[in-house]
Amino acid sequence: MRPTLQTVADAVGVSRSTVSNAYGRPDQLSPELRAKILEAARRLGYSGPNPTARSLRRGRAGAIGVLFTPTLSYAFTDPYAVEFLRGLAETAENHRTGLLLVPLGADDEGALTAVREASVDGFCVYCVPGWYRAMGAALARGLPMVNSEYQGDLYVGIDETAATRTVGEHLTGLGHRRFAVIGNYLGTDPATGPTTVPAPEDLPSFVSRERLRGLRDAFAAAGVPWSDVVTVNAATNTREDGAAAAAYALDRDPRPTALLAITDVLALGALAALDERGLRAGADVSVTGFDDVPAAAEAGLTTVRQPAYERGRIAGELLLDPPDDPAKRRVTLDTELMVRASTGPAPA
Amino acid sequence: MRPTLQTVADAVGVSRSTVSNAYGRPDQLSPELRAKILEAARRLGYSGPNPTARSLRRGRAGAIGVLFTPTLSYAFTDPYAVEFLRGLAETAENHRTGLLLVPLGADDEGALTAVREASVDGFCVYCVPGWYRAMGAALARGLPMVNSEYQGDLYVGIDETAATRTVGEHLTGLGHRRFAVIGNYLGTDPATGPTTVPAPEDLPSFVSRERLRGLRDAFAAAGVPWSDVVTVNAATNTREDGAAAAAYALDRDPRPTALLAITDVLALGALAALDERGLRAGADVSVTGFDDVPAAAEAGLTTVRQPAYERGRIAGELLLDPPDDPAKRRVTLDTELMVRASTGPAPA
DNA sequence: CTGAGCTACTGTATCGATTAAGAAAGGGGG
DNA sequence: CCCCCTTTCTTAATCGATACAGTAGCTCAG
Repeated sequence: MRPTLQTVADAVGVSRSTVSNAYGRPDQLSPELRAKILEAARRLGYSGPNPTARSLRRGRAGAIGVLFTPTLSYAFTDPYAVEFLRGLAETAENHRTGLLLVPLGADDEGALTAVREASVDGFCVYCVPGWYRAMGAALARGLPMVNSEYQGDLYVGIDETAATRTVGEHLTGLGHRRFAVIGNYLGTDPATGPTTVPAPEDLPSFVSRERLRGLRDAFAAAGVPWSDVVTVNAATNTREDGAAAAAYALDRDPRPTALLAITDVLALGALAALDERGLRAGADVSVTGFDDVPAAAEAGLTTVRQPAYERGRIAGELLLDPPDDPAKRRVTLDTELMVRASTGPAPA
Repeated sequence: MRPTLQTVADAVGVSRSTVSNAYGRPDQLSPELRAKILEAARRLGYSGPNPTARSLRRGRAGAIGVLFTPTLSYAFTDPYAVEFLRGLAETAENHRTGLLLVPLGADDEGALTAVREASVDGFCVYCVPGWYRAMGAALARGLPMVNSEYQGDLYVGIDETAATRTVGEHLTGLGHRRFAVIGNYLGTDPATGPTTVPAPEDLPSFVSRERLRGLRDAFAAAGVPWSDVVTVNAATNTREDGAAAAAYALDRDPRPTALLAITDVLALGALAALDERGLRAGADVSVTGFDDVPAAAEAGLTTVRQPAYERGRIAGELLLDPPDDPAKRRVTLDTELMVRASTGPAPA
């Protein structure tokens, strides 16, 4: 049997509490006794108080839970997510707090129990669609929770609509009028292909909804009705699906003069699709993304920069050291339109 | 006060055990009573059994601890580490197990307590120097542990020495005789700059030791004694320090004809340093890396491919579902020399 | 009519610690 | 010489659940 506090206490001939104090409150006992206890502990192979028992008694887990969909491993394929995690990890580390990556898995049911079984002091939700039942379960835990979408007490995010509006205005300003939008979580069909989005407001995904609203507003201001805009869904946020979605748009007649992707990863796929057809980005067809991941700059992609690292860092700060002032518990970060070579005047 | 099992039990008028069973063993009570209990729970705002208490009683934490140095956030800047994590996360998720990123922090003392306080069922150690006292603490916990360096019961790694030997042989085969090695954790001084490594065997860092041994062997086979090889330390595994370290080597007279970096990230920095000096990689100076991160292929860097994702995946498998056969608990993965444009014949 | 076997619960010990309150011993001031 | 305070350790309650050994009531074979 593994040794416990009691084992050590018996060996030394003191009470359990004294051994506990030897670890947690060195000032509560004489240095000699403490040394004796630690020595006995080592001899017995006791490696310190059981963390779980300590957590239970103390009422804090010492970790915050990170919620990602669709799968945990996906998080590591998305460069934006990785930057976010880096910021979060930095804050957590400064507060000597762990980060528990919660295994939501692909199915909603499993996610539900995963959220309920997570030993954490708070949740940081990243890109989990609001309709997941797991979100309700997380909320029900009654723990502090930062979500960039659901606007709870703690919040850090950007003005998604305003950000994409600048993208739309940039393109209408360049004379573009025939648009295709490549998105994610559009419609109910999770496949890659053309879909119909009657109105952005109806979309269940927060990010898609807000970003498409910005585009629609910009298009409308230039006299382009939303019904003229081609919308294509990408099943997953990968270059492959981005390329496939772009292909649908590019093969239409008349061909759109601008492809607006909802993320950089999709946009990079769109650039590949252009390449494949011998089309020049920024000349024949303009392409835009969102996020400004490192690869975007290299590819000369026009996109919206949002501060991923900063966002993660602040999310952590809000969870671990929330400001007293309620107003300061809701942070909106600035975004910036990065104009690069992938956009240019609409071809005549 | 937050509701507990007892709260719900009292409200419904049943025993605590029955409420517990309603959650954990639905077959132990009638569906009607179960429904009544769950209903009462919802009414009272009880969100299910406390995960920490459950962990304590059950004796398992439902998470594996991930140990990274120097800091947790660093892990997210290293593309190789991210791929490793992706593999690990995938396995963990399949086993419905969480991943606890342990906040080791920069100082050894803090790392020690972080390791002791982690509520986990096992450890996966990635790139933590063996001399860290935290490693001893992790070992002392007596939990399953996968480490690519310390060769314990569970192990997944590569033959580091053989891998770098192929790099060395590749370069000697191209006629190179003047080498500079850019490494990490060489010598005791953590600064970027030239160091002396009398013999690779003396290095405390496992990876550095093994990789340098391979190089030395290859050089020796071509008649180049280790003492003729320039070694430069990079303080951190970043492009910046890689470039700085390369600068020291390139400014020597006679200039080395080949720069061998111990990681791709350092090698990419070295390429930048070449660029800055108007030197052509593969013509004026050959450069090699290690890992084969995505950026290496783009940069045309000759390097050793090691399967990062696979390594993470297997590490998880070993922890969560260890094979009965002890021989199968030690996995050595294959590596492959990827020859690209950054290496070429030694200039005359 | 008895008792074996089943279902549906209850009672109690236990997981491994922390912590507040209490007690014994020693020291110093009045 | 007595009382109070400090230091050092102990006692006992508690954190929130799970698991196993009952037990009551019911059905049904012999």
